[in-house]
Amino acid sequence: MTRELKNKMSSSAPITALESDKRPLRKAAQNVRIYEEMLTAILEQRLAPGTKLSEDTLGEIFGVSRSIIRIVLQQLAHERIVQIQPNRGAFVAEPSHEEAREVLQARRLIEEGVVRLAVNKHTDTEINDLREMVSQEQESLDRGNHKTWIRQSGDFHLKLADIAGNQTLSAYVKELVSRNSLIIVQYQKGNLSACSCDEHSEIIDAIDARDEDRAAALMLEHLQACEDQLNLNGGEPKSDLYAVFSKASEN
Amino acid sequence: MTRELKNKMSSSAPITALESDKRPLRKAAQNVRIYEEMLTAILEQRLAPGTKLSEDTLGEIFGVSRSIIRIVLQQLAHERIVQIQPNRGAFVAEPSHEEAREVLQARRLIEEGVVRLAVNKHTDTEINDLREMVSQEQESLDRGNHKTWIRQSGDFHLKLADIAGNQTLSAYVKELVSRNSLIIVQYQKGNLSACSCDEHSEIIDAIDARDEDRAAALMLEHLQACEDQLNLNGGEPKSDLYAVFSKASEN
DNA sequence: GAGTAATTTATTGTCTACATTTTTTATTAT
DNA sequence: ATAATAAAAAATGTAGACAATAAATTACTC
Repeated sequence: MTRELKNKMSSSAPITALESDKRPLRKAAQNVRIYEEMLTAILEQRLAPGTKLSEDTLGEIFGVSRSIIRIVLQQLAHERIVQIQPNRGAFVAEPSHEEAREVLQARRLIEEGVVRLAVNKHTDTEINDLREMVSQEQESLDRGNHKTWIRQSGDFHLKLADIAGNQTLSAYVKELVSRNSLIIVQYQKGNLSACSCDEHSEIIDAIDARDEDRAAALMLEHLQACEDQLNLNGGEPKSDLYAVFSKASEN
Repeated sequence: MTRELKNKMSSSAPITALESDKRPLRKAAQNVRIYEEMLTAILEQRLAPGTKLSEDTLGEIFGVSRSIIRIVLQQLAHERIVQIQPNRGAFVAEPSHEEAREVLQARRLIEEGVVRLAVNKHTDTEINDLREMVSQEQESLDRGNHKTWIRQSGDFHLKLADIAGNQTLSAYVKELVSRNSLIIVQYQKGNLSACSCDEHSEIIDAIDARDEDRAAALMLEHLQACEDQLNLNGGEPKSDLYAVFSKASEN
């Protein structure tokens, strides 16, 4: 188990970065570095929902004591990426159906507002940034680099929130997008067919044309399409054995 | 300083509650108890913005070690009620103008959505609860119990989010309402004249009548009125001495 | 006496040790 | 052999100790 976690955490970002840095790397940055590595690992699905996040193991991996790990886990827990069960430990969150619907509902509400703000505040540079991001999305998709694409797809929405210029709303969008990634892992049905790069492009066009209502409508449509690609009707994704077997006996 | 903090923390909720409980009060609950006491103390303005929150002192007050206090401060920091300055400690947050405007903007966006959801989901019982809350608000106001009223006024909005039935949005509203309290302390201009109990009542009426658009409009109006009662134009509330004196020389 | 440098004091950041709880393993009885 | 119980192991929760940093005080120079 210990070794397994190690592999998953270090697969893309080598932990040796700690020693390789010349400067002692002021301690304050330790927390955020570990936070970001763990978040990335979860969002890129190297750590699946339900995975136990042992404090000792993580401390060993990152070369720090449990105190530090504890703070990071607490942070992730506040963003609902990690669930802490008292006296039992931290686990990668496994959002329920209700939670999934909540997150999508919240996204529609908040991101419609965000896109409206973005329409009225954006600069030409930012439009270019957005287009660049979408083309990179497309690239990942063409290469079949699915996990990278999920992260990039989220980054698009974060950038939009950034353009809107409200840091409070940005923080909420960031949290919701992260949680949405976990939801996709658990509830995505089939292989995502027609993916949403085109939808992102259309949204950019509407923003560029300063057509607020159209941009808002496209965003709602886009998020609805995301929800429609999920299977939020059946029983729990796993572990709800009662539901699984009661269903079997109904046939 | 130590003694001062002690008085402010214990003025309304005696800390002796710890010993008076029969059962050992399972440890897990410690965190949340301390969290709630501190949050209440801040929201009721017994702890003013900018107040230093010393870990040692708080640990002494609540009879726990710094580890526990640290977790609670971390939690409050994540909700932007407390600001942690690395190597300097935790302070009750002092929202800037921009932050204040952000919070109000976010509230308008989110709470408009929340009230629309509430219109479509509410039960008769919940309407009664809301009316009861408003009458208690009025009572506090008549008695000149200003600090209690601020908290109750926030509770009204929390209840609304509760009715809307989306826990994610509820959490955001809770955070925003808390931050708004800090903003009021810092930026309220003059004594609040015609207060918003009536506005709350009107919103309830619209919800009860299931008039979604009217409820939404009233909510926006209400929040705009809140913002209009603030002074968000001048320099920083304090500590921005440059702004203060450059202004003086302009006259 | 005012301003600066050095020293002391206080506070936060991190680690380690111990207590408590949970989980696993071993034992026993049915 | 299976289930229940008891013992052992492992993990989390909390406290306390030490290190690193910031604040305050004192000493010193001009």
